Amino acid sequence: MKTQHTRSQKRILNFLQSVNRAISAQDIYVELRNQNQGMSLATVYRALEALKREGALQVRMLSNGESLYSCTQQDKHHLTCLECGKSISLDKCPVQELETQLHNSYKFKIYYHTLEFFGLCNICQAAQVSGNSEDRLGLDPA
Amino acid sequence: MKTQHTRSQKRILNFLQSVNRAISAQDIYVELRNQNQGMSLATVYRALEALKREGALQVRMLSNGESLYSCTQQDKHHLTCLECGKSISLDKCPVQELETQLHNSYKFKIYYHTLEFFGLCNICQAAQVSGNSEDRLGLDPA
DNA sequence: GCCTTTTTTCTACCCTATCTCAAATAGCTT
DNA sequence: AAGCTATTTGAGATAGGGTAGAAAAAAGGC
Repeated sequence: MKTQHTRSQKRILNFLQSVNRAISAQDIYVELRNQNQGMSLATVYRALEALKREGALQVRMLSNGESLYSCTQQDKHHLTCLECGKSISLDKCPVQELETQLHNSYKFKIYYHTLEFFGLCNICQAAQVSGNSEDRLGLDPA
Repeated sequence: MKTQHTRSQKRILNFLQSVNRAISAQDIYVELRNQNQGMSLATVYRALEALKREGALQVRMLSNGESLYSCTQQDKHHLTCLECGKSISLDKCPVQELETQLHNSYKFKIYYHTLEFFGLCNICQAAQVSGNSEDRLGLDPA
């Protein structure tokens, strides 16, 4: 299959490998610009779309509608609070076996999976019982 | 905690229970309007947000940025093609045990989890090997 | 029935992502 | 290296889901 990447795709791949964390398209745009490897926003999105389709990176959507991109890698999952939006990273993942089964039964070529738990973190639970609505902290998703 | 729901919240909950599938906010808006239970779009979103926070419903985001809402229910997961966007529903889920562990170790009150596999469906795999880019079919996500 | 609080509406707006199309670049062929 | 074609990129306009703010409407309490 086509394994040659465009210049933009290479830049983005390199960048993602160097930062080694999930990052938004807009942030990639800014960061590459700082490194004098800038490209237009449309190009960023196009390159990400292409890389996504060939399984070279994986995507995780936040509830605010923005997507975080990262290199395809070992299982990295999250525990996310519905109240404050804060995410905790997890290590364990019990789905490897199921993935193999799915591959066989659906003839699906699986690139990666997402697994995320939603609920209330201990802080927001406490806030709810005492005075209601301490309202959302501005915590960044990890 | 506050278990009383507003009129709008009740209408939405009822509707979601009656349809028993994941549906977008915009579609809820239209459907309720058809049933003469209409409300403004802002109200739909606000009610959904409130219900989400109390764990009365769960959310699944599509890659186009729209969210599908459904009643909190048994595990319902998906196998999604990155090329054509089509989703297959799954039954199996191996994460129940992990959920319990997380609840204990993080003191997180877990409402639900999402599990989704991404890759290429058999059709899009075939399309890639033969003539490249048969380009995306307009299949609806399930 | 009147006042206060909550809920709803309406409209304007934000932000992520996509489309369009012309300009630039890369890849071939000679 | 020059010329030609196909691919990639840039810039700005546009789409579309979702949000914010303030005024109107409805619900609750006395």
